[in-house]
Amino acid sequence: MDIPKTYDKNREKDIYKRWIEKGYFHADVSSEKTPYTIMIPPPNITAKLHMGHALNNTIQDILIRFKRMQGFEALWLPGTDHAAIATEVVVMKELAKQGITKDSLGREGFLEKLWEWNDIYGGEIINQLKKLGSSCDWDRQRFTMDDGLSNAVLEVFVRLYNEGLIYRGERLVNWCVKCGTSISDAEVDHEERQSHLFHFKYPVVGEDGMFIAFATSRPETMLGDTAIAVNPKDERYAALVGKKAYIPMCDREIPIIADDYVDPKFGTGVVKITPAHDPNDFEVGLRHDLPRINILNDDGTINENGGADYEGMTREDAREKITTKMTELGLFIKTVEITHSVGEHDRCGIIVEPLMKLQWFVKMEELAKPALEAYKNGALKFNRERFGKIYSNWLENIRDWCISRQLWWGHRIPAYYCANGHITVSKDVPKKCATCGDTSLTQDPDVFDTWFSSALWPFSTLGWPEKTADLEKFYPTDVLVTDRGIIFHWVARMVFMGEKFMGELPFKDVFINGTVQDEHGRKMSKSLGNGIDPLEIIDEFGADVLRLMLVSGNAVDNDTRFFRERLEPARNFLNKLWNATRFVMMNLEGMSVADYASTDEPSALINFPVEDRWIASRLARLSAEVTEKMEAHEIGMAAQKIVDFVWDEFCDWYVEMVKPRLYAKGDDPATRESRNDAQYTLSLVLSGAIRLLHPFTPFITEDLHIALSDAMGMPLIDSRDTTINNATIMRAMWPISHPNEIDPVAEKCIDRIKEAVRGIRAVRTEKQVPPSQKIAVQIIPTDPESTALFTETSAAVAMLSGASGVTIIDTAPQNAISVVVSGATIYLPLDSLVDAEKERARLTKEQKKLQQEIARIDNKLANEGFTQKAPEALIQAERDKRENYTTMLTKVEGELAGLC
RNA sequence: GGGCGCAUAGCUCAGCUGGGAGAGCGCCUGCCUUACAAGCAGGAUGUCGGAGGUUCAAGUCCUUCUGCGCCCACCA
Repeated sequence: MDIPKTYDKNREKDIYKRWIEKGYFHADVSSEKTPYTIMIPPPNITAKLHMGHALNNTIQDILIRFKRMQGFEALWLPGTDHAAIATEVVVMKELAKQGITKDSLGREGFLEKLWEWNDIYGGEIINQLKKLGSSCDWDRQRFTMDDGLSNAVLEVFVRLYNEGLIYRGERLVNWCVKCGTSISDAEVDHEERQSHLFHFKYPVVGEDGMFIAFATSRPETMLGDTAIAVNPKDERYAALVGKKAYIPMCDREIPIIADDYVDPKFGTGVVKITPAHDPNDFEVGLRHDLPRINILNDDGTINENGGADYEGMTREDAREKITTKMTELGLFIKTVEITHSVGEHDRCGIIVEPLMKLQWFVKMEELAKPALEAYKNGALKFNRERFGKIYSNWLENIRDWCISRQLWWGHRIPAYYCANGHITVSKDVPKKCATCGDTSLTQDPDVFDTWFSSALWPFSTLGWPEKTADLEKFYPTDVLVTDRGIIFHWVARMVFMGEKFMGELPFKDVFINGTVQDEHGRKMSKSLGNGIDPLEIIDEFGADVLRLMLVSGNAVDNDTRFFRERLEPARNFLNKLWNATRFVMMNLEGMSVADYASTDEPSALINFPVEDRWIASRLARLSAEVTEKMEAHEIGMAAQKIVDFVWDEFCDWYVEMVKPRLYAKGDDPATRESRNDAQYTLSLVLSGAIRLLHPFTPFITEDLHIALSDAMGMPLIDSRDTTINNATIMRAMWPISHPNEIDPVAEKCIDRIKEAVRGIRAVRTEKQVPPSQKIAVQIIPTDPESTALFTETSAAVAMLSGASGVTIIDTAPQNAISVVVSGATIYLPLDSLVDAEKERARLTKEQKKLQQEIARIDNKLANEGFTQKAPEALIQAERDKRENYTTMLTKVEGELAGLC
């Protein structure tokens, strides 16, 4: 049995295809197994897979594959998000290239284009997820606008409306005058801009020659002023409160009021209040019951409320004209340069206008409470405390949620208006007004905020509001893996919707992954053009390499920098693993497994040679550690431990150690048994490591697992499901750590062997002995145990240290270089290379080092605080070390004396 | 203004509940040793940002300062 010399990354396609055909990703709702569920954060149908997706989905796939192997009924449910405004903007841009506008198509025509877009690009990102190796249950793939999910959206709206948790109200919304839509706070970018602060004054009514001076950065809003406000504690203006100011442009008198909102130290300590066009002023207006005068049209021009002189003008022109007018009236004071931040629509860059609109809102107070409580009482956990703070901070300061968007792409709000102004809310199109029976109803033209539907994702995807078997089995989900950017957009909303409609948290664990940045630590973004396409990387290196790279070398919850050089260690490791497997398979000839238990774990190795017991012990520890790290979602750590084990312990030490046993000629029972034990241990330990690695690099491990299982000639039967065997690693058993395999004695022995080998190698390098020159190594052990150990492993030590042979002696030879290690003194008879002076120097250095170590330990042990308060085990460890060093020091000093 | 993160070897970063500073890359030396040169062996490299404090013991906990970066709110 042999496998190709190098791994072919192009195999990934075929492997994935076979997984799909075999249905390995499918979660069985009628299974007896404990469910484990992850809902994918549905990517927008506008998106191409980017590095953030690659990381996010790699993490999810690692967790789901891990749990699947552990024997859970693992469901990773995939899907896409219609992403209302994001998609509209992209499609509009595409159409603009062909000279087509949204309006020319009309609502129906435009939606047709969007569904076409969804067919093409919605599928694209799914294909990209598949290339990454994502083991999603594609039979359950959902889309936020498919029938089932749309039904859930309407159901939720109607229920909340009927409970009085949804209302329609006039509120200031962020309005984009270009897109003609309201946008959420989160879609507003704040930019520092150079601007002017205009100082004006209004005459005080009835007080001839008296004025009140104020500053504004937006003179055009003066047309909508309905008050002038000062701080109630500000004595300068105390006398004016209750009087009126006069706006000459509008010929309107407005009250001078007192409100804490005003900062007396800023500017003149006077603020003009425009409730219809400023969020703070809106609040002030509510407190003082001020009229709200909307002076703007939806396109940003002045409307009829601005007065005949200004109606139809742009914001900028009106500003100009008003300033001129005020100057003519002698009411202009000065202009000051300021920089202040202005809100821009993140999709088009146009300055956002706060505008009064009739919108649909969700009352948040009642809904937010349990969501906040869940975090406070520990039912909902974040992988980092700081993310939880973001979450709770937002919920604590929550405002009602505006859920209507003036778009066409999305779920249309099921509210119908009759000619008499009544509202009928209904899932099905109503025939007549519920209030007056009027039959000429028009549906609200708006659609829902995209987050309104994705908030339902954890249960709408499982069939809610129907009581489906899926919902019963797979809700709640186990962990949510997402980016920190949508903690409140999405995470918080899923939590309160889950609590509200399922009566249960949608998940207990939230894992926020880091951001993938470019090599300079900048965010990867379209505008910077510094994004790296994961698909290109997959084409060049394979998905396994990309995946391993993404989760190695840094903690996945920290931000990480992507650069191509980081791919190489991952690629090199997989090459190493490939070759190690190739080596093992090349040396399994003649192996008989008949004598061994038919189990997939190395056990009953009691009578095996020490190195076999050692590597089995190390694998047992590794399995326990990796499992623990995976449960704790420290997947970078888990990956690192597997890599280290395979490369360092398995390849660099164990494989080299057993070569003499594999290569041993002869067919006598002892030789054959020794070889067989080595073959058995090699293959089982490697198999275990490959299975531990599978969640990280699914493709290569699948090929290796199948090939190795075949070569071993013993099926690795999954003890939980005897119908499935080594046909796929996906259904192979996750290695379990058996306590009886952990063998501290064997571990200590191999540590000594390693120390001895390193000692010999160091001397060889120092003396520039070429590898081709084999040296006869002689060893004087310090105690009977060491004698037994070095006797048993002499062939292995010889192999590892390039010796022609290793013999145990009892008197020091002449003209040999001596190396003192734990448990032995080693002699290298390099007569011609022995230089007494150099040896003295080397040994003296060694002596000094040991003396320093002993002094350090003595110092520590002399400290009463330490001996009284430190744990006993730690103190004992120090004492043991001291004893070992003392023995070694004696030997070194003996060698020094012998040099004379 | 409020909140948060980062600062550890030349570079990129690990170091969980405090117990003798680590990895990869790069660098130096020697090796194409029949699994792997995408490799093997050996080696050099750090006042763990500064200053205080708690402790028998601090990269790890507390305070503070400095330098980068992020998020939220917002300046009329």
